[in-house]
Amino acid sequence: MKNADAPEERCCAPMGDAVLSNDEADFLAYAFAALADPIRLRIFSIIATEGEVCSCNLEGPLGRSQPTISHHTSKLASAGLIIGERRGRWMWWRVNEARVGALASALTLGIHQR
Amino acid sequence: MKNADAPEERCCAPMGDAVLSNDEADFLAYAFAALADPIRLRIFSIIATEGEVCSCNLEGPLGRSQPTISHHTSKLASAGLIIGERRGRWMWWRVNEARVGALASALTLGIHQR
DNA sequence: ACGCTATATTGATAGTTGTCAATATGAAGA
DNA sequence: TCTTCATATTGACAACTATCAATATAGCGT
Repeated sequence: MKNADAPEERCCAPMGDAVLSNDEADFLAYAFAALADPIRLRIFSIIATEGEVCSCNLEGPLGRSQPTISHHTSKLASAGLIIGERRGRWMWWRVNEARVGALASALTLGIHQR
Repeated sequence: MKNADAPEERCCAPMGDAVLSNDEADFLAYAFAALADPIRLRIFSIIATEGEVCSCNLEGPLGRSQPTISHHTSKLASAGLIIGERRGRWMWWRVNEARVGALASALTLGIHQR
């Protein structure tokens, strides 16, 4: 099935499909998925405005349990959007400017290319 | 339960939680969720590079069924990232530059504020 | 009106994810 | 070492999502 013969010269050019590789798409999708949750966006926003925030200051304002906050911060971190540093008992988070900037410019430039 | 009394003046400032409203967070999360899928990213990338693409030219290169492509394009469209226009039998898609630009700058500026 | 073709919708299913209670880990102080 | 506190992990469950086959809708040409 599919349409192995569908798009001939029908409406537009055949278009080289070397636009965005599978790996690049997976990589970017993973980062955007980290931003695809309201609670994580608010966490990110708080960290961005405060500069540095420890986890204990996130549970209260966001109204989520401690395990849930931990889950979200680690998801943002594993996507490279924030960076965590343990200082004593506390976990401090800051934004990974470089990574976020790269993501944003990928967006404006149409996703593809670095 | 929760921690109604947890973050006193413990590690950092109490932080006004007027950072990102629930509604704004939902709105932005919805847009990022549209970008949180590899197939949709490749669709977006193709549209961005080609300028205008009709749906029939997406099924082939992406190796997904017609209903699946339709599902993805409508998800991107309902997030405002692409704009569709029916011309005869064909559906033409183009990038919503304004919306994408706004998303990208929200990212670099730390999500919050417009 | 009829058939052909491009796109949309429906229904079903497997996989993923946000959430919390319970529990574990790890760091600091006595 | 024992206790306390901040964070991480586990297990379970409800909600959501990507996918396709089947079917419906809609535009064009004859």
